[in-house]
Amino acid sequence: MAKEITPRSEDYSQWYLDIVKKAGLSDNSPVRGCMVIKPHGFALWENMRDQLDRMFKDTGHVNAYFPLLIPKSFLSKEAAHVAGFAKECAVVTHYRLKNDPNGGGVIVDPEAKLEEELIIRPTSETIIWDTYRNWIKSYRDLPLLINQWANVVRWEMRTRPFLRTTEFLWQEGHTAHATKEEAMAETLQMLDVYADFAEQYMAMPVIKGMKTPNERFAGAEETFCIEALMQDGKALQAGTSHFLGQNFAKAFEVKFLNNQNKEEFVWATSWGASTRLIGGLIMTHSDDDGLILPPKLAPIQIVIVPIPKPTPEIDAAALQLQKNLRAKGIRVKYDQDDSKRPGFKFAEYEMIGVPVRIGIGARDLAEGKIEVARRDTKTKESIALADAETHINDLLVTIQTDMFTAAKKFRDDHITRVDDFKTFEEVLDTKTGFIAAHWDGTTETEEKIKELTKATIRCIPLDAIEEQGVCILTGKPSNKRVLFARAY
RNA sequence: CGGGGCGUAGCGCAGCCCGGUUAGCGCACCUGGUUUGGGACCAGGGGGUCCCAAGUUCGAAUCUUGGUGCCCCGACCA
Repeated sequence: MAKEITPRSEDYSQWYLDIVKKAGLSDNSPVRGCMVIKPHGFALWENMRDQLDRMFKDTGHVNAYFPLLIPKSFLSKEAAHVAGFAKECAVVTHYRLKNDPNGGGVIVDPEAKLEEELIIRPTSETIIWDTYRNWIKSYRDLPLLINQWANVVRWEMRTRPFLRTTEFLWQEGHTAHATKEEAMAETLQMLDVYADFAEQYMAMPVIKGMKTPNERFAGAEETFCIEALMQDGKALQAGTSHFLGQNFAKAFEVKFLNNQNKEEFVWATSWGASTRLIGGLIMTHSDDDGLILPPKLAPIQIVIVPIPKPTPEIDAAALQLQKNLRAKGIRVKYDQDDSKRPGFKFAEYEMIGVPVRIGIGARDLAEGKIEVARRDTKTKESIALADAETHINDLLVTIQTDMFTAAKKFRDDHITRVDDFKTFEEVLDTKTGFIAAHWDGTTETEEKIKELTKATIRCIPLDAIEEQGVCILTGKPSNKRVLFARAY
């Protein structure tokens, strides 16, 4: 581990790349900007995915699956949507290869050109709404509450593991409603689901807000988001929920008969969260010694390390403890590898972020004791083996809470109210974090501030209070503060 | 697409400026031994088209030219 690189150092970016690699989360792919998610990283994603999935089902949604390939013409049916995504689409033009007649390898068979090119989905609104046209005829078919777990491809210029990759895994919910009010309620409900997930499971505090028109999803009438703050003071958009109005229904002619026998266009929402959340998790909690994972999501919650190496007595105690903890639904690993010494294992499990380590040694065991070490605080204590089950159970809850509290304190300490442009620039460069400031509401001003400072309006917080003020750039009147930050 | 940097063992790197034994170091790997409460130690061993091509030279990892691949920073974005 590169000790010289700290989460708050100039080289935060290098630290991040380092930790992703050393904690065994991902590996480079031979294809530009794509990533291999290694077993530990994927186990983490599965835990996140499973929990989100439960929360979606608890709010009445079901899963389905739609095609990876989308006819090019579908994309252009909604004007704003195509404008937003056209420049980052991977396109399939042919369906066959053949041996190169000039020797060597294989070439694209020019005879096998597709009549209509297909794009690899960058998001699925178009193909799903094209399908919904056939599924929705009557108000009795509504609401239609569907989620899809899938991979998408966006040909971004610059990539970074988890935070921005060419291909990424995500879920995208696509719902159809009879009324505007119901669709808006759904949009906000899913925003709450994301916020709850981030805070209660990832221990990552977030701010719920609305995007400015400039930052809206391509094709949405209103975009809501949760914004988190990373340890280097940059913001991360961690999930979005869009109110799509009737835009897609009109583009794909999805109409239904209401109970008055009148034809109407349906109202839509879409919402998504991706493997980017893994990046957010890393950058919210980890330290110089590696990853720190919240107990609720950690693939391994408890590791038991025999000290200095397994013996029949230690094995017996450890396996019994493992069994008891597993019976309580705790994910436990007893590391019986006798080719590695304890110090090596300690460092290794700290690197991959296991929340609690239990050390069982012959000396301690003779006194009926074990050593319990916390990853988040790096503290150790000796407890009676007999109390282990209850203690560990409580400890996992404590760690989960403490991690959230610590992250929230950092976040709250990095929200600064600023009333003039000079201070705005200073805070951005020195203290970093979110800046709550007045803005005149125009896209021109937003763009100008971005150009001058690289800071963008992350969101207009839903809980922003009415307050008279003047825009930090133009001095024009404003009635609430918005949150600015430099962002990933 | 601009601006930097780097291609030498599985990984991380030194050597290059100033050409010259058999190309070296750390980690990892294999063998044997001693160890074992915070990343063990000793001894031995295996592993290389020095990114590719052409050129200069008695001689090129090293110099020249041309390719090529990757990484970082910026513009784009979840």
